[in-house]
Amino acid sequence: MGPTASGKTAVALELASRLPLEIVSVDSAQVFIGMDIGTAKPDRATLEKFPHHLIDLAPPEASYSAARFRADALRVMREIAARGRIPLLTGGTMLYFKALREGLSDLPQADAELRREIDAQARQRGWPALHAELAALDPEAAARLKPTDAQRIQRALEVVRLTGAPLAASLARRTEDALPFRLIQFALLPSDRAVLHERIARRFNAMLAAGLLDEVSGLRKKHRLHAGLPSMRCVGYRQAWDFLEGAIDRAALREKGIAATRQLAKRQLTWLRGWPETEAFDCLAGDLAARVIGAAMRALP
RNA sequence: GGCCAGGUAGCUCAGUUGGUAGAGCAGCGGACUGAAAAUCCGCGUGUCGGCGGUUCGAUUCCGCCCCUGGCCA
Repeated sequence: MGPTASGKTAVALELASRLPLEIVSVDSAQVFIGMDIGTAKPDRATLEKFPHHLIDLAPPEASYSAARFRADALRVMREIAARGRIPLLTGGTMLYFKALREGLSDLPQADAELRREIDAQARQRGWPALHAELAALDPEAAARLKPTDAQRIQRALEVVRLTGAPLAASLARRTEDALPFRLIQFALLPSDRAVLHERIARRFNAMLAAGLLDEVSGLRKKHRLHAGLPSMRCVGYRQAWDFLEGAIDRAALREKGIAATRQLAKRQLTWLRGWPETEAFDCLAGDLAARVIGAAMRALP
């Protein structure tokens, strides 16, 4: 686990070349087919040598979810174990790690039709009005949510309407209990945030140089996309979209893309700070891969 | 060298008809159950370029100086 640009992929590849591991991506953006440059997906040659599970699962007009990740991850982890190998989960999507580690409640899955309806109402009346509506249906759920938190208000209304019961009732039901695997958790953390920020800026510029804008305009030609899709809200893709629409200039594209990536790293670090039972490594110090491999060797049977 | 426009938060700038200043962006902290690279919440003291003058009081008015940009020589 680690924030974006902390060097997770390089360490994972080193580990996989020395131990009987198979890499499982834990990344909500790398699941999208054709989104390669902006998600820092490993290149073809690398993927051939070190196959990654759970990348390229969905076209960019589709959506993926934490629940699907949990199911998919458990399936491939069992398959890997059956081959006598060890799954190496690598990524920075902390909700996915959490869903895997702690399980999810028995909630209905997203209902595209209902969400469209709720969105339409929100456009007319505003999210605070829908928050008030939720308060009438489910005061407890509404109390936990800010009237401005569009996404969670929508989800709560969706669950309440689909189940006909308060959200808490559904949350109380857990799907599966114990994870049938022993987790050994490593976190790559920067000792100096400014250095990570510098690295992020360089990497974003490199992505632009590598053709991020071409990638996005190609996707726009090939698929029916819009700015509201999860794929097009990804860091870098959102800003590339705005640039291609003429909403921002090149300097703003660069500035906003870098800023958004930094904000992402910050949110990931917030998760990681309180993450339980984790051994942390300074991702800016030398010999990172060697140190993680050493720790892995000691931890594995 | 002369004229003009500037010098205010990390950056871009607003503002104070004289009562020691605030936006956007950046940065920082936090929340988080099927969109999570998402969604949302909170955090603003800085010799107001320097030195003098006027004034009860100057970042604001005046003088000189320094710096930046433009135009003219």
